Amino acid sequence: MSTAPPDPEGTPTDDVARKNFVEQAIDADLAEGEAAAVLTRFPPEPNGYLHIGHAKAICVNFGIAARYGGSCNLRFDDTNPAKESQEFVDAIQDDIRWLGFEWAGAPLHASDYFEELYGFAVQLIEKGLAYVCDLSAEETREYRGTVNEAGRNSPYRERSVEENLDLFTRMRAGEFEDGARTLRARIDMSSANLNMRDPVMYRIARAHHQRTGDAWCIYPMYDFAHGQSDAIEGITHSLCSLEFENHRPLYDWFLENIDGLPHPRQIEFARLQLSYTITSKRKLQELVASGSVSGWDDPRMPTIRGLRRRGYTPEAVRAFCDGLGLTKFNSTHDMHLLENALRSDLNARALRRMAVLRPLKVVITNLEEDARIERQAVENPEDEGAGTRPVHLTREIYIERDDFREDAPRKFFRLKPDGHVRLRYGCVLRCDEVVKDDTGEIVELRCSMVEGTFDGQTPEGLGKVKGIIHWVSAADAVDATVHLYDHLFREPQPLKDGRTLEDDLNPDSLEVVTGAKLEPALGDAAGGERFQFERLGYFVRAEGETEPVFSRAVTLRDSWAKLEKKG
RNA sequence: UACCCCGUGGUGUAAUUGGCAACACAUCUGGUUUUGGUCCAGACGUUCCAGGUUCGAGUCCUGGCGGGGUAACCA
Repeated sequence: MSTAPPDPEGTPTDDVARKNFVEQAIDADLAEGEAAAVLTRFPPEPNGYLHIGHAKAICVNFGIAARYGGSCNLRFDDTNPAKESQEFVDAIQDDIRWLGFEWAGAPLHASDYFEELYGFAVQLIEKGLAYVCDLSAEETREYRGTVNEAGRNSPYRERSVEENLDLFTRMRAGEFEDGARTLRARIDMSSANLNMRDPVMYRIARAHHQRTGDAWCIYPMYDFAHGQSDAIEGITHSLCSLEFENHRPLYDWFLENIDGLPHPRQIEFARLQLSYTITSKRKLQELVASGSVSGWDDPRMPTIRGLRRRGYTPEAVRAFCDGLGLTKFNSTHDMHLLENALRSDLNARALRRMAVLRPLKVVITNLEEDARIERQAVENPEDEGAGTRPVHLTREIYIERDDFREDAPRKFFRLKPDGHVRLRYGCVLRCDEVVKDDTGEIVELRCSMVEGTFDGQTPEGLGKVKGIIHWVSAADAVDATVHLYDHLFREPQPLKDGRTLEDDLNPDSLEVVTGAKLEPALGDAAGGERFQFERLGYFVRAEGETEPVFSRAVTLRDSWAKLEKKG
């Protein structure tokens, strides 16, 4: 759909061949014969729902594999059963498929390799490269030292291979309390890289694992599981985020010291940061727990499920991710990019409809009581094949309250007392009278239809009518509830400089509008169906509601709002 | 303070690996338009700083400065 036209000049400006630093590295590996086919992996921990940041990682891993004719595994990094669950395993697969990606073969799990991993650990013990340590968690931390200060060797560091083997066997057998002992790599307690100061490989934890049940009471740490899992699967390039940079020496150390394993290359890239939102799992969890949002799938959440309910298309999310670029620079992308990706996708595909959010009744006084003037409205001006639909102009219609002003500012091209405006697909209206109630609130406009103004015609002497507004026939209107969503946070960089959720949450991120008037064609829209409400934005019909409920996915660009803001 | 990584318009990415700094978004200005949408055209930079190598440096070297990451038996 968004295929770029071929460059007519044939100039070397093609953006097709432009490669990011990861692809350049892969090219080099391929050229040197370091790797044959490219195999990547997406390794989520099943302890939460996927968000827009994961979408980038998914597009990177699946995208690069596809570009090299390779494939991408889905592997759950399920080494911490206390925090993980099957619920997330299922949800993650669902979200990846929704995005439009399919992994190679069955979904894989680090837990599939627990037995093999255990064997690797035994091998390292036999080589004198791992030992059982009796230090408590707190002591381990103390012994590790700090960034400025070298660590100290554990008093258990010099245990014999036999003793270590015996102890490790008994750890597995469940002879010791949780946390009583660990298996640690024997590397260098004075390393400048804290990750190399005899990192823990296994801890004792009696937690029920969603796949292995109670078969194990010791679980491998990320560092000991991840690289070896990559190697077992024959991953060629293990792409991860920047915070694992300091782990790469350890990743490499395990692979070098375990016999017979291929050596995948870990390459780190910057994770996605988006303005006006957050992608910290913990903070998102907080939003859900505090009731600031209705759940992980609240349409304001940056989760895949949230975006989905918000009305985002997978195509838009992918287009957004593909436009990000891939670097090691810690940057924050503009939320506009995500929104524009959706606008551009839906502009091309969404059918247009008229809907009035805050209705103001207009009586067209020179129209008969039972008049029904049929007009053909264009379904989508970007897609001629979409055709037209009928709309009916009647004596009573609704227009948007915002489209009338008693004291209209300069450049306000809409309706004002004694002013003219064109009804979309209809005639020009003249505002003759403003009807108010006792409190002074405008309850009705009495207007007259100007003869000879259908089909864009303007009779002599009327002058150019610049304003065009949408409307809905009162006789045909379908009532609806509309959810107007805005950014969840009011700050471009939420939670910066110690600010809290309460400080930065946008109090107006959701406005529920009842009594909106929809054109009848919208009444039987299916759940999940998306439309452009003309002049308002893109909306999606909510699922699982019997009465019509629509959610605003994103507004249209609004140059009038911008103008007015400037004053 | 130790180690690792990163500094190119407002934001984010390019620059054929040493040869006229390009693209997208944002912003502003115009044009088209029965959506103040879409579309089209134009405007907006001494590549963090200082030295050095070179005919030539965003790119290489040295030294600063600035930002991020790292001290879970989390991933």
